[in-house]
Amino acid sequence: MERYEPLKIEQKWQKIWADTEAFKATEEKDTPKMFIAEMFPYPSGAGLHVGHVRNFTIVDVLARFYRQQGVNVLRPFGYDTFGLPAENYAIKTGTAPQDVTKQNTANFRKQAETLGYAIDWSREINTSDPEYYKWTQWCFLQLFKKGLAYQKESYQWWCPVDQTVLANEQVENGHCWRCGHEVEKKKMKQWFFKITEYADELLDEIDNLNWPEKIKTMQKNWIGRSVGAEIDFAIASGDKATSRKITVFTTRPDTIKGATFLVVAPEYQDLNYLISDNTKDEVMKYKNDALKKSEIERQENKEKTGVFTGSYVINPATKEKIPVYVADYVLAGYGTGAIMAVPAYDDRDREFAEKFNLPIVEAELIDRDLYGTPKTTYRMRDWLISRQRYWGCPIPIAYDKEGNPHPIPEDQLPVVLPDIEDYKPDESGRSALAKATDWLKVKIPVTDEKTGETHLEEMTRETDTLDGYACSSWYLWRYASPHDEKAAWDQEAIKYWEPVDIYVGADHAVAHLLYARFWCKFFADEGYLPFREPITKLIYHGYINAPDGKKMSKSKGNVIDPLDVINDGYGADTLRTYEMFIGPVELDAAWNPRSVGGVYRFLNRCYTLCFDNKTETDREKNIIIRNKTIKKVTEDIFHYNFNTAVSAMMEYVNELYKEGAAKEDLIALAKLLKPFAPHLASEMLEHLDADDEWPKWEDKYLISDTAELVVQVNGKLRATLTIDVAELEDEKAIIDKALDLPKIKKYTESGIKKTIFVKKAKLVNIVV
RNA sequence: GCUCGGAUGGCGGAACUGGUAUACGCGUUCGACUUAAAAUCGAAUGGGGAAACCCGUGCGGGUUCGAUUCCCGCUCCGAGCACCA
Repeated sequence: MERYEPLKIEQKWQKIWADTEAFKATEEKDTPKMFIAEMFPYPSGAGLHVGHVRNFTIVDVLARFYRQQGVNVLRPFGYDTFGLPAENYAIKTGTAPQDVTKQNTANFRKQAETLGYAIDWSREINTSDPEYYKWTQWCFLQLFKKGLAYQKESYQWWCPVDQTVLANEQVENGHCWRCGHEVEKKKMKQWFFKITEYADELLDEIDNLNWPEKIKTMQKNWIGRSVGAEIDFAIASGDKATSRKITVFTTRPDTIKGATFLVVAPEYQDLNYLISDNTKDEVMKYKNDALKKSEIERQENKEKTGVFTGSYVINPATKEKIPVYVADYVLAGYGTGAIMAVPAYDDRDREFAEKFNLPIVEAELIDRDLYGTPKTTYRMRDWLISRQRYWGCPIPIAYDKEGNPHPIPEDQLPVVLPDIEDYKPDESGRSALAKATDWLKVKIPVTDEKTGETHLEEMTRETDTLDGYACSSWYLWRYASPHDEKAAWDQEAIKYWEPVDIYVGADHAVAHLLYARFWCKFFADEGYLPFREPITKLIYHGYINAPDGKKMSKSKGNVIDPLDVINDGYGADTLRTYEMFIGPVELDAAWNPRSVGGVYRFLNRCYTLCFDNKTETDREKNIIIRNKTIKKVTEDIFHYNFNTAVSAMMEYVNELYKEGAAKEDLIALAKLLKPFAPHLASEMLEHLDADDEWPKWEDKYLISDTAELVVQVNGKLRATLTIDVAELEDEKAIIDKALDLPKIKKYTESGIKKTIFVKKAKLVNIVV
């Protein structure tokens, strides 16, 4: 008898698939298509982990499932390679990030092939490849042209000793993580994408998405639309209003009569105007202290603080003179950075009023529109995209002598990231690109407004690079025509393949998934995309934790390496099937080495049934269980219930093991198994001389002649009764038969109140 | 604090629009094969009880002939957001 040797079988089929380019996808106008993809990975040096395997296998099961049904499936693969980890590694080791990336992507591909994924490898893409980021830059320029990529002064963490911007995470208790000096908040010019332009559509379209509710809610909260009003409060001189004013945003303009003071944020732009000689020192001290505090510190200390500015304003509803305070519980980045405080209706304002002995007035509510102009604000801010880092996509911009930004002409793209020796950011506060002196100089054509003549002007390149989320905002469209040299994406290919039908991932609930939606709407408006939502169905799967239920981490030493599982002899098919069997797709699951063995035993039984089947049979009963199994597995995969699909196959195999299997039974088994365990299933189908076309069930084979009737007394199971299916048509006869059972008779001695017969459930309930 | 999920045997989990709770897998126990072990195969397995039967889906109520499922009120766990006016 032959033994199941997974590694031998898997190598054989992987070679066949590679040699025949078995999963290459081409547009076929008359065939239905399905585009299925995972969130492409960052290829770290550690290679695939079990979380990747879960992610990729979900995609693969679906891709193979639809392929077996004759659907034209696109299942591409790519790598999100720009980013901090590669740069930090480069700084530490002196190895170029380009080289590290090359090694890691090659390793990832090799490992993905070891798992037998049905990938169209001709469509491999990589965000740090100039052929790719050329088009990321093109996308940037389209946004720039429409004013949706813009520069803005905004407050950043700044270390005066190192003269560099720091990320929030690089500031420890108000001090620079490098030199220990106190940091300041400093206004700096940064690049932004104007995602707020699409806030309404991004929010309103969420309800129509076939996405998990959890993700939809998170996006709604993130965008955070507030409908309210802006109201002007005139600054008072003596008891008279002046022409200067403070504009506040409120969602409760109807409470304005209860507004007994105003509060502005420490960063409020007109703060200088509000202070007087005797409050100046105190206010400036408060402001500087607030700027030094990290966001975390501000939030930790919920005790209200603030100082009186020295100014008063006139409440337009009551005409009363009310004081203006500065306090850090008001945020500069939201609304107008100023609020009217209504302590009678707002808990935070009440807390402040109580601490500073300000009046709390239970005033009447008035018409919302009386004193303000309607205004909608969003919690979502514009997307800050500039990074002072080397290993990212260069921003295709150059500056003239006055510091005005000019786009790099599209025919000069890509702006190639130059090779440099030292990747470290330095005290200039600019990325290491600032040191590439030759690269920095560029000649840009400029048209003279008066003469209309064009001349070349020497300019200096932007040294910031793009946030990696920019690279991943459009990659799904690149898959449609990954090697197109004329456009970011080919219109015909896009029209056929996109949008993505099923997208699978476990991260980036808000950022990536919101940015991709934003770009989609923008490029649809520009006429480059024939749809406004990039992802039709989203599967957001759970994490795989260590056997102890904790997160896997190197430091805890509890990491399961998927390649070890394969090489220990279980093979890729067991690993894949186990990760689908591990639990409901959306839930976290703990790795259980013993359960891996259970799945291996199942596949082993499949193999034995097929290759050592001595008890060939044509039992009538098998037709029913075969049809039932086909139906169950098919419907489960349609509903992404992979765990119960595997259970159903296990039940089927257990039955065949007991009762014997006909060839038809085995062919059906192999076909159903193929999405999960493609190597073994291919081996079985070859042996059985069958194709892999997805099997169909017939409803007429789902019904047997006899049925088990459930007999309840007061809703409790008391007996079962085997009856002929035809008997279900005669309610009276069924009930009589049930009442006649000796087990039931003893309950009915004191009389029967009523009887209930449920045909669909094959159930009789006797109420006594 | 707010929002969204969860809670079912020793464990992971099944259960269609209310209808036999615990499918499937793990573990455990017993048996077969073997000199022995592993592997494999078979049987049993929610708790209590000799049995009849009773109790069982986080807790307390409710609706119903019948509730893991629907309604009301809690507890605990997880995730996200967090002074957004």
